[in-house]
Amino acid sequence: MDVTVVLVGPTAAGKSALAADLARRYTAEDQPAEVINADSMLVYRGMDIGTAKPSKVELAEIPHHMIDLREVNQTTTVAEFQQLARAAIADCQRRDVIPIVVGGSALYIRAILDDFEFPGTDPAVRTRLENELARQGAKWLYQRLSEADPLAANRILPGNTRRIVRALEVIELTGRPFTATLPERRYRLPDVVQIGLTIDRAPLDARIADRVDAMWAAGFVDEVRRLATAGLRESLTASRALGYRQVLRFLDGEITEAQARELTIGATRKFARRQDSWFRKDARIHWLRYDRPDLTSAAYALGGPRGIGAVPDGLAGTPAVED
RNA sequence: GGCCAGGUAGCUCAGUCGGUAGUAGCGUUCGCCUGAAAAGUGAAAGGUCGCCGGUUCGAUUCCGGCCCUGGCCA
Repeated sequence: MDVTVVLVGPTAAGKSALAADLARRYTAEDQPAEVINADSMLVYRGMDIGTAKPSKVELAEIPHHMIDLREVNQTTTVAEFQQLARAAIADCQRRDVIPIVVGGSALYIRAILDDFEFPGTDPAVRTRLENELARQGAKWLYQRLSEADPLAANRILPGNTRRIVRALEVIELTGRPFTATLPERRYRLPDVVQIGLTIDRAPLDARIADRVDAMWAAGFVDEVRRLATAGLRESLTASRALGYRQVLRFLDGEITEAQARELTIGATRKFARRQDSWFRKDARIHWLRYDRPDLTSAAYALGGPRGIGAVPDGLAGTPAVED
């Protein structure tokens, strides 16, 4: 059996807990399963409290992949992640283990599941473009993109410097236009079942606030302080993680600790809305309410032996669209 | 009780020398997204301008009274 189960949904909806329960359920049915993390920040060692990383106990009980692979001062990219995660899935399947992919970033999920190809990158080119951006300004760089690839320029807004730089980089490296078009939503593997958790805004916001409070109580600030000495501040990726960025600002004396906590809650809520709006578009996802009592069974029924992707009677949820 | 400063968007505030107000920040809602994605970005909605009267063609703006908030003095 080589089904790939994928759990998606906004942060704090309970994906990790469901993944663990599901893995236990499979194991109980004599079908080993392992969890493959698809969250960008869980790959960094030491980022535990702020990322709500599964506990040591849980990691010992259920094998997890794609966790604690890098130091915080290293930069990991989607492309690398894609490669490693796909390898992990293949490895599971070779061993007749069901991979349960869990993640909150739709780009990462799609990069793993769909025919997503990243055209490559070159630090030297990137640096040069960024210098040009700094020297000549966004308008100038956007003008260059308009000339090199009008179609891409049309789809990228003049103020979105990050994407302008990337587009020019791709054009320069490949010699072809940067078609800012995402590939179709088509799985590259057979038997993929995507399950999404739906949760209304009000309870989600409450859960986020509770989680952030719990993080603080668990010593989050100390964790960030520790990581700061390991180069967190200088990292391009890890330093931007929700909560970490805000606590760094507190440690730098820019804001108070209370403000850092409030800003973390706000940024996390905003992130959850972004996650929603992306996942919502994917018609392949089977939605389940986060709080249904038979959540694990429902998920198991979707991905289990009864039939790949078969929606159990009366178990279907509704997409994450309110009102 | 007296004096002073305020009451304008869900919150914090601008502004209107009288012509039904702001590209405001935050929040909300809805979008976009190809090697930083827990990142980066766009747009929209939203106000009987504290209440009641007066002056005026016309009041959120001027005048009077009242209510509320904060501060100072008794």
